[in-house]
Amino acid sequence: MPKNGPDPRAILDLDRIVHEPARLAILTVLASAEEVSFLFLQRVTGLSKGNLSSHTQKLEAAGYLETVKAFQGRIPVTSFRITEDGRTALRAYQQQLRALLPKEGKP
Amino acid sequence: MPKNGPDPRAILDLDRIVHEPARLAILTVLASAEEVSFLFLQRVTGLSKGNLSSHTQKLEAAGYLETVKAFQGRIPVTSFRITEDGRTALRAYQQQLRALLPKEGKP
DNA sequence: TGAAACAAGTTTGTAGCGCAAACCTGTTTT
DNA sequence: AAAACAGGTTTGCGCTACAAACTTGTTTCA
Repeated sequence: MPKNGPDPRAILDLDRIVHEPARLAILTVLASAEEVSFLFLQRVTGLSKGNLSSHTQKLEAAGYLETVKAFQGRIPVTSFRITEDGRTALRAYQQQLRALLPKEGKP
Repeated sequence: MPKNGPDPRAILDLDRIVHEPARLAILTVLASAEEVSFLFLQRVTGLSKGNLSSHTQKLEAAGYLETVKAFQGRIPVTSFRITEDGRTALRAYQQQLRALLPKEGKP
């Protein structure tokens, strides 16, 4: 009898915006804090500046985060917040993943 | 107190070969059967022929599966088997994912 | 004061990827 | 014998991730 795991087609439906590791890392960080600065995000993820910039732009275009530009003293500081849509997308993604992972102990 | 979830950097270390949804689907199917034909794999994953062909080639190049070409009657049939390396990679990937997913009920 | 180093981000350039259309080789049907 | 068909592979293309180079503004040092 063939073991039947998760539906392989479901795997193909994963949200590609979230699925990209760099963006998943970003969303994960944003989900656990109200607002996060560009620099902090860069340090904690280890992404290059260019890379981080383009990924946040993509996430913003998707409506998953919003960019907040402000000044601290006179130097400009860019920060990000996850949006409701972003939080929803992240949770949905995590739910899908959970459904795909086998139950923990495969003999 | 800031909630600290999983290490974001760990997310960036995911095995990209396995992480691609099409290939994850393929590996998942292969992991649950000894040998699987091209056609069956196509039907169950819903991938196009070209797409399936290139992904299996990539997986073979990575050493995660092996291709078995045979004949059934006089028509050629291509089948695949997951290798030990492939199984190991798949399991490792699943382990990483588990570590990244929050514990199930976030308030 | 002015030049030189520095900081925060953004834009540009490039290699690589995923995808399906077109193609190839052989088989079955009419 | 020609035409349709099946199983796969190769080709071509638009998109993506990534870092190097650039931009704009600030601080340091001579």
